[in-house]
Amino acid sequence: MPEGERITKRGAIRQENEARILAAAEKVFAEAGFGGATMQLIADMAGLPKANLHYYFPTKEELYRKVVRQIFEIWLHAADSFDEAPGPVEAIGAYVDAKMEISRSHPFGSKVWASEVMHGAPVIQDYLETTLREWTAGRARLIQKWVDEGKMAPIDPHHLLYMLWATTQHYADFGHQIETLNGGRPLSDRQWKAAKETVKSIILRGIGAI
Amino acid sequence: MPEGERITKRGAIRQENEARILAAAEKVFAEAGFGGATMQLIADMAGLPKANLHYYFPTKEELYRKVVRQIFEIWLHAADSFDEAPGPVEAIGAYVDAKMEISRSHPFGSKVWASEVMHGAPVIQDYLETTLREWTAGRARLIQKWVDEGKMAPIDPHHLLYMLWATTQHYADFGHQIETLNGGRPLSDRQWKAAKETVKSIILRGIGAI
DNA sequence: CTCGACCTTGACCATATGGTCAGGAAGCGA
DNA sequence: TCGCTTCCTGACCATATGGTCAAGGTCGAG
Repeated sequence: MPEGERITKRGAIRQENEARILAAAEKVFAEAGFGGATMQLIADMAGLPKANLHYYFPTKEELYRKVVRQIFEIWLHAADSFDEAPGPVEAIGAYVDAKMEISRSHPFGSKVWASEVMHGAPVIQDYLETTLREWTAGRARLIQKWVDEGKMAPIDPHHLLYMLWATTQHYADFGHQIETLNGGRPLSDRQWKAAKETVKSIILRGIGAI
Repeated sequence: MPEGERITKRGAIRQENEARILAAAEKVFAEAGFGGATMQLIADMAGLPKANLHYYFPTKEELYRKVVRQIFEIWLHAADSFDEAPGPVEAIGAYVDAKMEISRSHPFGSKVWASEVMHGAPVIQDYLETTLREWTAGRARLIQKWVDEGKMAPIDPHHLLYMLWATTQHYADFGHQIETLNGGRPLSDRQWKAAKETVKSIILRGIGAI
C-alpha cells in the first residue's frame, strides 16, 4: 500500500498534530493578521516547539494557505442549503441560518477569510476566479429564476448575495464590536436566535418574498 | 502666540507632510495590516525617508492610532444624516447613501477600521465603549421611537444598525471580491448607484417603512 | 547677518522572526 | 533484535524591521 493513510499510530500522530497546528494557526492568524502572527505564537498555542511546526508545514505561507482553504471548504458546504429548496423563502432562510451558525462556531475562520479578501486575496485569488465565481453565477441564475417566476421582487441577484454575505459574516468579523455594544458580553443563545430571525425577516420581506 | 498654527511655510510643511504620511499609512495599513505594514513601505509611498516619518510620528503605533482615529471621525460625521430626518425612510436612506459614498471614496480607511475591530480593537476600545456606545444608544432610541409610532415594523434597532453597517462597509472591505465577481473590473457609476438603490430598497421594505 | 527653532536624512543598532539542521527518540515491519 | 521511516527539538543563522542619532540644512524673527 504505497499511499493513503494507514491506521497506524504514526498516521494518527500526524493527523492530530496537523489538526492542532491548524486550529492554533486559525486563531492566531485571526487575532493578529498574517503579518502580525508569528510561528512562535502558533507553536505555543498548539503546545509544540516551533521547529515542529516546520516539520509539518514548511513555511508560514504554506500553513496560512491551508488555513484559508480549510475555511473556504466550510463556506462552500454551507451553501448547499441554498439548492435544496423550492423557493427564496426556504433557500435564503436556510442559508442565513447556516451562515449565522458558522459565524458563531467559526469566528476565527471568518476573520481569516475577511482579512485575506481585504488584503487582495493573495493566496486564494484563483479560487475566487473559479470556484466562487461559478458558485455565485449559479446562485444568481437561481435567484433570477425566482424573480422571473414572480416569487420575489425584481432584485439584482448579486447585490442580494453581497447583502447576505455581509450581514451574516458581520456577526463574526465584527463580533468584538457587537460584544462591546452588548455591554461587553457575548450574545446569548436568545440573542443569536433574535439576530437570525431579524436578519431573515428583513431580507425576506425586503425582497418581497413574504 | 504660544500655540495654534502660524501661517508660516514651516507650519505648512508640517501639515503637508503629516497629511502625506497619514494618507500613505492608511493605504499601507489597509493593504498589509498593521503587522504586515512596514515603516519603510509607508515612507516610500509618502516619498520621504524613513527617518523623517519618525520625526513626525514617533512610533508605528502612534501613526496607526492617528490613522484609526481619523477614520472614526469620518464615520461619525456620516452619521449626522441620521438625525436630520423626520422618519426612517429619509434617515436610513440618507445614512445608506452616506456610508456607501464613504465606502467608495475611503475604501482604505474602511479596511483599516475593519481590521482594527477584527483584531479586538486594541487601540480604539475606549472609543467603542464611550463615543460609539453613546451614538448607538441614541440611534437605537430613535429607531425604537419610529417603531412605537408605527412608522416601521417592530425590528430590534441594534440588529438593524448592524445590518446597515455590515452591508454598506462590505462594498469597501470586500471590494476586491466584488470586483473579481464583476469580471475583474471595479463597479461603474451605474453599478454603484444600483447597489445603493438595491440596499436601500431591501432594507426599507424589509423593515416595513415603505 | 545671526541665532535659534524646525526640518531632513544616511548610517547605525538591537531585536525579533522565519527558517535550518544535526542529532536523537519513537514506532513498526521483518 | 535489526533496520528503516517517521517524528521531535534545542541551538543556530541570516535577514528584516522599528527605532535612534548626530550632523547638516532651511527658515524666519530681530
